[in-house]
Amino acid sequence: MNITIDTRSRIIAAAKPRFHSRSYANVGIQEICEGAGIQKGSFYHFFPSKRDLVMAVIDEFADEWAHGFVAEAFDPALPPMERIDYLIDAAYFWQKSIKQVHGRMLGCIFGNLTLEVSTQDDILRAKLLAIFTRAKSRFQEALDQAIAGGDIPPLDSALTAEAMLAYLEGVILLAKAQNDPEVLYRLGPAIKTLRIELAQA
Amino acid sequence: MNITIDTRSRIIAAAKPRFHSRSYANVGIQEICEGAGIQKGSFYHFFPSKRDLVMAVIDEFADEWAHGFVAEAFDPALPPMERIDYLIDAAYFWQKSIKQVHGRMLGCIFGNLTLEVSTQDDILRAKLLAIFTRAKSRFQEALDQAIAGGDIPPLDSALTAEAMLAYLEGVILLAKAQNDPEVLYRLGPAIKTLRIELAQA
DNA sequence: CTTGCACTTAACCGATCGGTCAACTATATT
DNA sequence: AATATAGTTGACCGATCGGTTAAGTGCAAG
Repeated sequence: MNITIDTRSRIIAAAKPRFHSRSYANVGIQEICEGAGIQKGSFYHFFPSKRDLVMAVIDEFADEWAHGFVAEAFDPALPPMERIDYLIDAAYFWQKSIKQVHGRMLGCIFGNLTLEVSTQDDILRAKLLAIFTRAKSRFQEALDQAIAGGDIPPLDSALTAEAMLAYLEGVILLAKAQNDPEVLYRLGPAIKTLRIELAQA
Repeated sequence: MNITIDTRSRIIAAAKPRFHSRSYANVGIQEICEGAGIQKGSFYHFFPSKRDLVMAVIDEFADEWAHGFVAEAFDPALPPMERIDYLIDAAYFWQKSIKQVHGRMLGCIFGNLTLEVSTQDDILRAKLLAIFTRAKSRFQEALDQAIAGGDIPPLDSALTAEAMLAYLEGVILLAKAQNDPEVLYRLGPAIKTLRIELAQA
């Protein structure tokens, strides 16, 4: 059973850093196959198309985040607003370590792919949107608990959570434009100043 | 003199909507030549490379913005903080009208290109960064004047301006992920809640 | 009337694109 | 031992990629 799984995961492992550091269109199947040490026919045994591969890559990144930084940051044991600080910190250190190794700020693969493909492929767009929707829920939970605990004044947690997610993506975008993770360090903490009030009844 | 200029600007005119609505890698020279009704050799008479074309396209978009919405929004006659409202409004209506015509939220071409190419081409990255830097200055001027006029409490106008720009780009990204300009309408106004305090002396 | 230059045409370059295919190997089942 | 099936190989597909080139065309200056 393991050979099969191994090949498939080697394909994904070869694809992940390439899609992250370049772009969807700029990475070819052939290069991925070379990276994985397999032949093209073998690739298409496991993935019906390039799009299916990138979907699997998206899932892998999402799992990696969900079980790594995000799980740590949104730890229920932490005070709610500190979770948001933690997430910003984690994003900063992650991007910084990538730059140290790779020499480049690679940014957020979900944001990267969203801007590249979402006008051309609604299935990919839906997949990426689902990732963002889940991320937003994490912010919203933290905000709701912060409000319930009296840590912050009441606000529209759904919209504010979405605004915070947008801000995070935007900060990563600007950091990538400057190839400098320190942008995240300077701008990130201001995420907690974002507020969208509850609409009047 | 006009034939030459006409051909060059027809190339740019054919390229602009294509780069905006798809991506840099996904639009080929051949397609642009067909769109402009010329031959490939003619293209390379005016542009040494595809990259030079996209630089010209970036300039065109930048000029269009600078002399259009941005000039209106950052009108010195407007109260400083209202300029920011105006810009958000303008971005919203622009994206909305694009979607009505094109059926898609295309987002910000500067953001799109930044995430696609900035790890692969430092010259393009520098060009895009210069656009962002100019945009940040507009925000900062408005903030400085708002502070001077007592409209808002003092803050770090350089960092807050950058944060606002990041937020705008992030909101457009999320709107594109949802293919829905209304996201801009809902989240946009919260840009004014962003604050980064002055560092202690 | 000629020379020169800006511009255009259309064929062409090697490389790569995403994807297919038939033949082959290895393993597990009967 | 025979069969079925999962996985693999490597050649191949037509299309397109960014870019080049040689041969023209048309106009303007001398």
